[in-house]
Amino acid sequence: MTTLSTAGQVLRCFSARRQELTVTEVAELLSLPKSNVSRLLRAMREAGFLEGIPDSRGYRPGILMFELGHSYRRDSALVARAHAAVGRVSRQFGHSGYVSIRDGADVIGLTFHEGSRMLRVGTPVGQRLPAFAAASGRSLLARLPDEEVRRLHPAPLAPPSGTAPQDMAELLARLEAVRREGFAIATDESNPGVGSIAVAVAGRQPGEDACLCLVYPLSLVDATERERMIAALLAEAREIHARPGAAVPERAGLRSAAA
Amino acid sequence: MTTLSTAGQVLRCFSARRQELTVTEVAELLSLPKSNVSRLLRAMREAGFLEGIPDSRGYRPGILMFELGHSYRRDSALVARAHAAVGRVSRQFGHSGYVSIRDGADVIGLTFHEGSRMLRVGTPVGQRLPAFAAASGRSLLARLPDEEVRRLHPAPLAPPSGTAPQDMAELLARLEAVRREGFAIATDESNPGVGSIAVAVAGRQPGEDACLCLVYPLSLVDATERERMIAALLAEAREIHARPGAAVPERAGLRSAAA
DNA sequence: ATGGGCGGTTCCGAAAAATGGAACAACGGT
DNA sequence: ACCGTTGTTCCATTTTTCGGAACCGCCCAT
Repeated sequence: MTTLSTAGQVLRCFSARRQELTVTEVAELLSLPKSNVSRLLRAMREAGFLEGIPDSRGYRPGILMFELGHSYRRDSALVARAHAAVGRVSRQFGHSGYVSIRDGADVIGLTFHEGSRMLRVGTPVGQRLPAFAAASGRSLLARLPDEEVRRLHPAPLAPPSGTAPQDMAELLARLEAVRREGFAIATDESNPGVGSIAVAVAGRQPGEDACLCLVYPLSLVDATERERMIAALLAEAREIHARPGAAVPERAGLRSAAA
Repeated sequence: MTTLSTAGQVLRCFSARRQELTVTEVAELLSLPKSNVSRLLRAMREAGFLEGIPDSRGYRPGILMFELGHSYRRDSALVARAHAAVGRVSRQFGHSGYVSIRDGADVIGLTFHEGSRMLRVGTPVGQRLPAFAAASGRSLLARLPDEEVRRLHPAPLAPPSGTAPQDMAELLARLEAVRREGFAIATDESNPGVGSIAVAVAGRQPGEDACLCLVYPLSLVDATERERMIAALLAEAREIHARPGAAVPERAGLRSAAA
């Protein structure tokens, strides 16, 4: 394994849960000799990938990562339109909404609209979730052929809860339903008490799709409102597909400047 | 130069302006042979640092960077308190405000409160700016001894406008004023039409400070309001210093979860 | 105070990867 | 079809990495 790819592996060890790591932790997570990890982490610190935590042996991602992360835009025209669309639906119902994309077998939140109700679902921006156990993820997986979905899940599924698909057969059945109906829905799957509805929009490349997703506290939403939310999301997605090139008043997390 | 540090250099070539780069561009920016860069960029793509742009030769930062960037927290208790404090001042005056930190001779925005007025300054989150030519930057530089400030600026200053410090002597004079008065102020420096006021708060380590910064359209603010904003920021900073350990209702860009 | 235990670093020869110049291939424009 | 541009591959040389083991230093329990 080359240094660069090992460095990538190291960075993947960090997450919202694991905000800092020590030499030993990394060595165990990656099954590497400590001597290697010791040198590697120092080299990564010197290159700016990591920074040392003051008064501690731990390392955390460096500010370079923070910078790069905040100028990340993927197919920005599509994401911008999706973000605007989700914003309209979010405002209409008062629930949080977001745009996410798929990366392998995971989904990652790209942008977020906070809901206006007191009880609201928080931001998934930058968070990685198994795609199969999320409405957003299934809306995106459904755009792939079954064979590809199988390829992305070599190991048996590890469902985070009883309402998530329990095995590949159930996943494929639910993806088939998504293809038929045009939306995906999840209840109490990856996050307890949270429901979500998602509709995918096609990117310029296959596998480059994005999805509009509405998330809501289950306690606040009945079947009627759910139907209305589904209809609203589907309408927005149809609009995006109908006018693929439509200009959008460049927003979606526009970063301007300050001093 | 080792692969890892070259990779770091490559990533530093990206910015809000330069969202994508090709082999030739990187080779020229870093004065490296194309053969090297070609292999390096591919290796970085395979390791997840970069991704290739569809239908293009260009590369851009990978989604891994996006993820890491969004879980970046530096001395999170301090930043959280600073963010909350800036939020109060921002709401009070209707102008945008943010928290930023110093990295070498630059400042980088960490969190942001959007102003409530129609004309408002946009987010600097993840943006890097020369510290000497920004209120936020000078508020942080002022906490260093002159000698250290000199060391951070080996080359002559490159002032982005006439109101920024034009040379080291002027910079040091203005830093001295910041130390005396407790705040820094900038007018039309790095961003035309924008004024800003900043007050630093001390971190646990020297050089680990953060700053509260209010930014406003110059056309909207007169001397009286400026004084009131300065007073409000100073009061918030005093409060933070007075009770260093005070618990804060963990917010400041808290990321929760969704599906 | 003393001795472990634990986390981290350093050392070393063997093995693998990076380097950079030049030749080569792919592409876009005309 | 041609040219200029851009990116990739090749190769011998130089540099770095690898991983086991020995080593250091800190904290804690006795």
